[in-house]
Formats: sequence, C-alpha cells, structure tokens
Amino acid sequence: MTNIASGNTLAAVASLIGDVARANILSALMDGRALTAGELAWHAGVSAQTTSGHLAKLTDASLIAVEKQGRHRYFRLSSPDVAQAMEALMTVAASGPTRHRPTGPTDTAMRTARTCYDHLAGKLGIAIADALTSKGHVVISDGAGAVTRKGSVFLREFGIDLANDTKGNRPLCRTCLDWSERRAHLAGQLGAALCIRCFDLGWIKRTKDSRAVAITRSGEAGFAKTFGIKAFGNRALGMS
Amino acid sequence: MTNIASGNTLAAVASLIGDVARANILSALMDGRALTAGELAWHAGVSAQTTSGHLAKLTDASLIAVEKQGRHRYFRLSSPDVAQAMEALMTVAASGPTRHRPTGPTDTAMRTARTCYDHLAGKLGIAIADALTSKGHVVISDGAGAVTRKGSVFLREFGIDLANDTKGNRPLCRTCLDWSERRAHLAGQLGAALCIRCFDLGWIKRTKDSRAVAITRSGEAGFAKTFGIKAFGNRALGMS
DNA sequence: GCCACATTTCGGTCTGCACCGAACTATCCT
DNA sequence: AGGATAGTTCGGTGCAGACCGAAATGTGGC
Repeated sequence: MTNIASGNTLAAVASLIGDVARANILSALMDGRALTAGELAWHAGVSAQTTSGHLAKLTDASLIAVEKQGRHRYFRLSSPDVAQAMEALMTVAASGPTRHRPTGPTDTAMRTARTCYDHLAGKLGIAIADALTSKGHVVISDGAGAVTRKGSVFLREFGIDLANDTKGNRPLCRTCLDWSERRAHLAGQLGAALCIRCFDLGWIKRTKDSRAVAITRSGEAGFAKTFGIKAFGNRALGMS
Repeated sequence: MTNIASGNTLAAVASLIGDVARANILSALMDGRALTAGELAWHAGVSAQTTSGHLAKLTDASLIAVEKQGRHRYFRLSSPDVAQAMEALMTVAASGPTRHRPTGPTDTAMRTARTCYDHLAGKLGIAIADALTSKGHVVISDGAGAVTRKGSVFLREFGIDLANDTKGNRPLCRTCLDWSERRAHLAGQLGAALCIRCFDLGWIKRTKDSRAVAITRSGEAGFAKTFGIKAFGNRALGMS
C-alpha cells in the first residue's frame, strides 16, 4: 500500500473500462464520433436504463463528455488520452493468450480497415505506413515517426500540409501499435490528416454501426496509384 | 454488441487492472524489476493468500510473468505493452476530476523523480527532456521525439551511443506523458539509455519499496553541470 | 393539449468476486 | 530430521454492482 494516489484512482478508471457493457460503449466511441444514449445502449447490448447508469458513471469520471441536443444526448470520448488508453489495453488484450477470438464478418471488416479515434488502422493503415516508409517519406522507429523532406513534398502534393516547427525540423508523428496486426501505423497529426484526406477524396466511407470503414472503387484506384497498395476487399492487402 | 473480439477481452484486461489490490501490484512492478509474492502482498495491502489468487489471475492473462528461484517466485510485468497501458491509464486518471488526491511524503518523492518502467519520469524526467529540447539536442512534438545531429554528439560524449538506421536517419524516441506533471518526458531507447547511464554514474539511487528514485550529491552536481538543471530535493526543480 | 420518443430515476434481485482463517506443500537452514 | 519461511489451496462470508421492470421527466411534432 505504497502510493495511494496512483494505485487508487488508476484502479477506478480501469474498473470503469473493465465492465463488458462499458467497454463496448467506449469501443463504439473509438472512432471519435459522438453517439446518442440509445445507440450506445444498442452497442452495449444492455437495456436503456442500465446504459444510462453506465453513461453517468463514465461521465462522472470524465472518460466521456456529453452534449445535449434537443431530446438527444450525444456522448463522445472526452479526450485523445482516453482513446490512447483504450488502444493500449487492446494491445495488451491482443497480445495475451489467444482465447477463442471469434472471427466473424464484422471482425474481418475491422481488421481490413477501421478508424482508430482520428486515424486509420487495420491492414489499410499499416499498408499506408509501409508504403510511406519504403519510399522514404517517413521514418519509423521506437514508437515514433518523422516525415522526411522528401515526404513533406509528397504529402503536399497529396493535399496535406504539415507545419514544420520554428527551427525547420521535420514534423514528427506518433505511431500507434495495431492490436489486430501487431504492427505500427501512423497516428498523431499526420495520421489524422491522412484519414481526413482519404475521406475527402471519397476513397473510404464509414460503415453503419461499426468503426470499420469501406474502401470505395475510387479508393482502390487511388491507393494503388498514389501509394502502390493493391488487392483490397476480401483478398489480402499487399504492396507492389 | 458489435464486435465481440475487442469489447470482450479488452474488458477482461481492464477488469484485472481495475481492482485496487491488483492495481497496486502492477504499480509496484512498474519500475521493471521483479518482486516476490511476499513483497507484492505488502504493496497490495492484502493477505498473502489473497495476493496469491491475484497473481494467478494476472499470470493467467499474461499481464505478468513468473520466474521461480528457489522458494521464491519472482513476478515482473510480462511486456512493455503492459507498462504502457498502465501509464496510459494513469494519465487518464490524473486528467480526470481532481478527487482528494492525498499528497503524502511518498507522493512528493514520486513526483520529484521516479522510474517509469525503464526510463525516468517525474520532475527530473521532465527537466531532462526540457534541457535536451532547449539546447536543440532533441525535438519533441506530437507524442514523439527525435535526436538531432548535434544531440547525437552530445549524447555520445555523455556516454550514450544510439544506433542510426541504415539510411543515416537520426534515431527517434517515444515520449511518455507524465501523469503527475502532464508534460512529455523521454521514453523508448533514449529514455532507457539515459536512465541506465544516470544509475551507472551514481547520480540517482533506487529507494526501498517505491518507484521513486533519490538524487545523490554527485547527481545534483552532475545534472547541474551537464544538463543545467538546478534546485533539487524539496525545492522546486528548475533550469538555469 | 396530446401522443411518441429519448432518457433517467427508483426499487429490488442476484451473481460475481475480493477477502480472510486454516490447513497444506515446497524449499532452505542448521 | 526439525523448524522456519515462502507460497498455495480450500471453504465460507459479505459486499459491491450490473441488471431489468416500472414509472417519472423531458422534448419534439401535430
């Protein structure tokens, strides 16, 4: 019983995430959007009353934030910190002993391409990271990434302009360990910008009731042409 | 109830961390060392029998790993992933609504300087990161850090040699958000190397029963001379 | 004003599990 | 061998909290 401060409230937070219904709620919010209590009840798999209680607890602890809009209440993750904690827990969960992990259709879609709070993850996210790395546009090591000079030019052409710092150092970005692939993909400013750009270009579309994203026809062409990534959909995702 | 895979086992892991006794156990292991079941029982604040049960659960889930040595069983965190998840949870806990966070003497020591798995955290960790940043030895942004060319030279002189990658890109390092200071400090390869070097130089020493580290007399002189960090101990930590 | 829908509050049930006392196994020491 | 120390297993107790039914509050549409 050394430090009360860390052990105590740390347990409280983990305990909140440690309930299946609440974990499902938080997972559903992992794409960064805000959902209503009703939608979250559906995701949680429990009744509306029970969900209400869960949402109150999560809000109290500031894991999620509310915004009232008419007769709906929209809930979202209160900060990227929460998303990062969730991702870290998923990584631990995925690296643990392989329980019978049911690989349903939704699961397959999730593994192919999904949003991870504000950036892309899954096979697509990793393929993009690999493509940028192998062409020398970004350098990744030790859980971090940096955009090279060459990369800055490439990204600007693609429609992304990242701010250099005052001394002209190349912009850095966070990497995020993918729980499904156990590989690093791009998060941080760059990851968010890439994700937004792909949505804007119509290369990917959100799917209903899931964080999985679908790759459109033009997306298939675009990813192949710009990043050299081919073979989407049900087939394995690879690079040229 | 969309994805069973993520929601399910994620909750199991979080639930394990979400018990006060187990959270204390994991916290005690956060300095990367291996402790015996008895020591962990003391940290957990519960009886040996109860602790044994907790340790079995944590081991089953691969959150911790055991090593038998005579009549002792040494437990340690099974991977840096677990440490990262813990750190992420602490960050969320610290950013939440300020409960009466008891600021005892141990707590003060923890805030001043402590190990965070394999690197330094607390005021000291941040002061080092600040010092290296302000002198242009490392660049930090977006949850990542990079060592500059100038920084490589400085570190080599200090006794740390980090491997450049094949293309001669400067080594990157992970940063870790400090739950007590809400600032970034250096983790990853660089953070670990710095920590080891400071121990080797005798600038810091481990304290009994805590992750807090004590700054030695020679450490005070060394940190001031090499990094320009002054005013340790009970006084506030600052930079010249 | 009235109905439909979204969400919360209340009350009560029931399960899960953290906890300890006591007894048991294993290892080291002399 | 005998005693001490480290750790586990077993059995029983008690509390916390997740869950739902029913009813209340709030909000928008007609």
